[in-house]
Amino acid sequence: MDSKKVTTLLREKGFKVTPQRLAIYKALCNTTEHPSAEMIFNGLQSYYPTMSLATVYKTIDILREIGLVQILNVGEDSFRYDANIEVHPHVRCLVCNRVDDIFGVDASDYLASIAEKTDYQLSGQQFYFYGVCAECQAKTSTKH
Amino acid sequence: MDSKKVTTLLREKGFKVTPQRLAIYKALCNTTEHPSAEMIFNGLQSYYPTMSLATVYKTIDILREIGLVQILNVGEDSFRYDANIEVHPHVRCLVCNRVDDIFGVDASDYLASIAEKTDYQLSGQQFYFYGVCAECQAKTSTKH
DNA sequence: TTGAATGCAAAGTTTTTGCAATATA
DNA sequence: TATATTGCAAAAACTTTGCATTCAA
Repeated sequence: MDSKKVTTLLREKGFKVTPQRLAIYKALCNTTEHPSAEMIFNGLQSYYPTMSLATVYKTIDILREIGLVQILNVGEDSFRYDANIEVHPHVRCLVCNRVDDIFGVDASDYLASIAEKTDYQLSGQQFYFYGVCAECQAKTSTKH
Repeated sequence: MDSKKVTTLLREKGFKVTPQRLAIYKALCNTTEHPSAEMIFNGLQSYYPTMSLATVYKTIDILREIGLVQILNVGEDSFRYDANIEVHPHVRCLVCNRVDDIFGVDASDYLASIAEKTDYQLSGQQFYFYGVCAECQAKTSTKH
């Protein structure tokens, strides 16, 4: 279903369907760790030994353009990518740098107040939270 | 008052007070445009012709460390900096790339829901909005 | 078959680092 | 005076670009 969607969309928008593009999109769909370009590249190394980082970047740009991927800036030097294009907040662990999704919180009241307060014509948003993930809390609390 | 604060804080934390550091902090205090390192550097060029970009970066890192500056990632290739350390959302114009503050919107209900929904120990947040600023809306609407 | 995509290498950006000269305390 | 800071230049990290080869349609 995912690969059907990306195949159709690429063709519709005039892009060719290549194994690299499918692999990069599939990699993004099969993870919730919001990988950077390098993380995607490393993950595909063993299956696509000739794939280049340049292809990863070019592909992500196309996937973003056709609306299949969103780009995150979680306060790091590099970008991260998310195949879940639904608007939702992200949270980064300041200890291990993992990035997680936060789902199921209704922001409509808050958004309405924001829209009222600004004279911008709003079209998008990104909410980032920072803290310590459950695993790192556990590790820290057992140290003494 | 601002320069008294930064002077005191630098000394307290064991940093030396230099003209460059004061100038960079003052530049950040006197603007709401959330400049990047390069924008700060360019703005100070005429008054401090020998100042280097490296000094801007090093100084910002110290100002962040002592809690006088916050760092923004508005989805651009570079970071932007804000001497207003109060937690508040930012909005970037997708046409002219200006970055503005949004003040006066209470987020406590929304934040409470988020804190409930995640197992992270939260310590910070950044909210970014995207859209078209009033000026760019005006320019666009007069074109035909 | 033909134009687009890949992958390499080189270049472009932004940020960091090393170090001799300089300035703060 | 002693040490931290500056500013230059070089390096590092991330991303983009150019181009010959390869591949999808």
